[in-house]
Amino acid sequence: MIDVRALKDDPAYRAGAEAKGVSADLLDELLAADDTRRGLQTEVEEMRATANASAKEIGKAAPDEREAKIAAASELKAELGAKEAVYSEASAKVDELILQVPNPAHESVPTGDEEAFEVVEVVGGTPDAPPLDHAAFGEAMGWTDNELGAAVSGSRFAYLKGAAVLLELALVQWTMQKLVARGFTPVIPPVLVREEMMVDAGFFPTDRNQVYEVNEDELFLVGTSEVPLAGMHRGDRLDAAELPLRYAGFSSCFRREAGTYGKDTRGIFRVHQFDKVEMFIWSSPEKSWEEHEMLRTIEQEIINDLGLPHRVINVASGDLGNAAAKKYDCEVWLPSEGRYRELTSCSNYTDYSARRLKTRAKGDDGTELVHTLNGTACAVGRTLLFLFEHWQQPDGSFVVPEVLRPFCGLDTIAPLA
RNA sequence: GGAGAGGUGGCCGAGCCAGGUUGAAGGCGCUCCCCUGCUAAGGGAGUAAGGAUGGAAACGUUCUUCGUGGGUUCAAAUCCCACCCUCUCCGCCA
Repeated sequence: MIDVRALKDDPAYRAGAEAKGVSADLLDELLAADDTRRGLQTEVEEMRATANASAKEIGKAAPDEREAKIAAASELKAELGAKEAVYSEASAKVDELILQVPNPAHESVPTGDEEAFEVVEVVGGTPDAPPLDHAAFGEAMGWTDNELGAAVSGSRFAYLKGAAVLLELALVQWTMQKLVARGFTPVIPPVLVREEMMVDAGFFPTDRNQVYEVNEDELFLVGTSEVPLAGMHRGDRLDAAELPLRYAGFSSCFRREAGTYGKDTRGIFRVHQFDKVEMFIWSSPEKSWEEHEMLRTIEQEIINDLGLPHRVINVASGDLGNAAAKKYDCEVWLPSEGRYRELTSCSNYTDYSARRLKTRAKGDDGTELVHTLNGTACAVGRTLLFLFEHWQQPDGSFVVPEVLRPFCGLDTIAPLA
């Protein structure tokens, strides 16, 4: 949820919203609606003050005066009820409009649509495709089985088998240890959450069609542990001195991938279920941009340690999504496709999400909303697939990246006979 | 799944059955002041959050909030309904 006051008073804030493609008309309409609402609020509150006062008087009044006073108060109440109806209508209007306004883009974000991104850094080259692409290699090694997945659960489900499972778990354990060393608290959160949590985390109503629902219990499978991590301090008033709070969540993630028919159908690039280590930070407003850079640094370090050539882009305003004020995508070179594909990303939501979550921090300068940030430490399945292409050898064997060896007890894996 | 108890301010805890001077007794904690050679003990004062509004500010006015959302009433922590959560016992279970 945006800050209407800032929208009114801060031209830069408003410009950031417009950079995201919000029409000036919508913003003006919102400001007007908010004005109307506040005016009505004052009126309603004045009437309530009168009503409250007369109710108190009745309590103190002599028995013979009561009848008359109650009658008068009754009349007041009817008037108040009518005014309240008008007010709540005006309120609903504001709510409806405010939800349509995304978090304004930060000034350092390039303005424009998807293509307008800015390349921040390029690391490593753009090697040629190996003999087998990631999907074929996974199958050839007996590591992935999409056919079996489809038979048991449907398309976009896969089995992961053999050494790939050890690699998967090694990736998880390795990233977790790295994050713990950086002050993150490891968390395995619930993956089924209530509707209200989805709403507060900002995924509903916009992304509702991407989410699996367990009807019987009115629970929803999370598409990312960002959701339950955001729930950890919902409604809390934190101590500003203990910020930033950094959490590293590990969970399976579930996505319906509605509307992606025919896209990325090979292998495990885009599947309904995958594991992910996610970073989530509650930061003071003053430090959030530093934290954002730190998230990017960690993501690049992980990618570099795995020997993956990549680039980082500063995502353009029109492609940011609702909540992010700024987002970096780390895109790894996928040789078989001859292009960079997204592996991880990190966003600063500033106070957009915290406003709905009602997470504030109390410090010497009073209480203020915190900033929330999130980033992918390791999207495990997708990471594996990049490794399949980059660490596949001409003889069909697979070399395990150095950093993972202590975690899986493997170094070179021979092809199946 | 069955039976019962309960959710009140930073924390503990009264109030609820008999609705009104209770935004909430009392205690703990915290802040400031006094006393004290230091510490301990003691005395005094203060101490919920969020919103709107006035003010440069200090601060003032007002609304909302006693798990959440509705309802009854001139008036709800207190009565009614629904939901959420916690605890105890029984059953079941990785």
